[in-house]
Amino acid sequence: MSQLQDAVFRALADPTRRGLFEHLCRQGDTTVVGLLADAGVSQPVVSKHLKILKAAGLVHDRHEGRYTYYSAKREALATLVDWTTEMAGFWQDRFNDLDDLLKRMDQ
Amino acid sequence: MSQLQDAVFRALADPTRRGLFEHLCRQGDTTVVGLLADAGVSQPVVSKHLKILKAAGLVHDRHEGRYTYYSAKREALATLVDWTTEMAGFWQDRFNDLDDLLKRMDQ
DNA sequence: ATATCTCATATCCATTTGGCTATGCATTGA
DNA sequence: TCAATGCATAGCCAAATGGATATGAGATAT
Repeated sequence: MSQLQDAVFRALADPTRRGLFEHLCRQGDTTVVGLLADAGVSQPVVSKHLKILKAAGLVHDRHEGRYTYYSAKREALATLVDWTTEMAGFWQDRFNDLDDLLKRMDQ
Repeated sequence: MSQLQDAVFRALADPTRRGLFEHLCRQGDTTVVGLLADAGVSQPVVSKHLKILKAAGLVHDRHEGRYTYYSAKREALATLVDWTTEMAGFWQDRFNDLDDLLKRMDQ
């Protein structure tokens, strides 16, 4: 039960947080206000969720003036991939080079 | 935010439940008592967690006499794969036949 | 300078969650 | 038949969680 793994699973368990992450995966850089409309919760709640996602390594933030742009760190999904791979116990055959795989995920 | 998807993510968020599922993925059919030692919690708690895992479609139970054998339904991981695929936006290329994939997961 | 805007932190609160013990119902063994 | 085993359900409780509002600190615009 790795610490990071636990943080990732826990972070993605909440629908609001998953929604935020999904938004960032689709839309790229977005400010907190930009995420606000879709999220359906108040701004402080969005900030709080983003903090949790960040702690799990799922998002990255970049400060620009008074704005804070958040973006998805899709490489963090490797944690999910790894775990699922291990549980399924068979993907390894197809993905014999996970690092290369992750590089392609960045595109 | 599909209902099943939410149940799966939520079910796997708890370390104890993940532990139970992992055990079942490695060990195959196991009774509740068989899961008890590893779980580190009381029997009723194990039963409760198994119920949640079952509701999420992650495990299956088979009654045999006074025993109840639980087993992992690894196909349920397809929910994770689907979501991650969508977020990562690239696996599709390699997995153009997910059904075939899932069949192989059963082995 | 002052008001406005963006965002984070601080409280606070209701609900959910994850654990426990107690218990009951089958099923099996003596 | 009666005790023991396997398992689920019922309560119970402390802690965690997800939400809201209030507020403050920077940054920008007027």
